[in-house]
Amino acid sequence: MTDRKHSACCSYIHAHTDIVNEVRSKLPSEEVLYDLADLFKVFGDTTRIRILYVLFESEMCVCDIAQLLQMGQSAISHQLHVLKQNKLVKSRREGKTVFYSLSDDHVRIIIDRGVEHVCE
Amino acid sequence: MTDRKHSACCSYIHAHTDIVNEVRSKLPSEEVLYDLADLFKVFGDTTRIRILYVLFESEMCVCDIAQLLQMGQSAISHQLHVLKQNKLVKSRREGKTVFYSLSDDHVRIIIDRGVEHVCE
DNA sequence: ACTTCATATGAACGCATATTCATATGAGAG
DNA sequence: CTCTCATATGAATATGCGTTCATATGAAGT
Repeated sequence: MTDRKHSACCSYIHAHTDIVNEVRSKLPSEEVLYDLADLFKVFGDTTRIRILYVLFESEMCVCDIAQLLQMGQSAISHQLHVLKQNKLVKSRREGKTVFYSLSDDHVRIIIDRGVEHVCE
Repeated sequence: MTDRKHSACCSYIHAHTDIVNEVRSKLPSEEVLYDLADLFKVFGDTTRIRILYVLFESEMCVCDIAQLLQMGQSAISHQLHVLKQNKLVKSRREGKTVFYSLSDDHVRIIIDRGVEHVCE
């Protein structure tokens, strides 16, 4: 148990080998791990969170959101693109304007859990 | 309703003014918003997510985590610091080694919600 | 077709952040 | 006190990402 590669690591393993193997086997796949991190990254930005909060109330077009949040149209459009890519919002075209709305309830649930933690 | 400041925005408001005001009033405070985004930012990194998954199984010391995840001790230590700052993990000293564990159930709940969304 | 308006998109700039390296701290053993 | 080992920390580097600016797309009206 002393023949280790990591020179910068401790010279023994505290956890039993079977526990280490069990933990390794329970780790999600690389793909799920990346998708998970990517999903949470989306929530890790105040602009996107504010957009989602706005959409909690009502579907809305790009420029209305921009005006509500006092931001440029381009910035909002870029962020809506990110949100859509991650299937958190969906869009509906009506003439020249595009209305965005939440794609499902997951969004609200995830954010509410976050609020619970933040507010202790 | 046509006297608008934002030149880059549409020349009218689709949503009724009262809805706009209602949405504005329901937006969380700047502080909560930032704390929320910061919290999700923590989950938005594969290394930190993997650390949390490891701690789902058992409390563990820094070097064990580093070895399990095949990463440097310093990197893990830095990330554990971030996790601790956000009250997602707690630590317990035993001699020279420091054991980390989850600080509460919120962590698992939030991650599980994320998995739900990712796995459709 | 041409103009206008709402939205989308690509490039660029600036800022945040994850990892590494080197080193410091802190605890136990001798 | 000194040495060793586990962990923490600061600086530096590299990579990612959000906003802005300029411009493109696409739809409706004339």
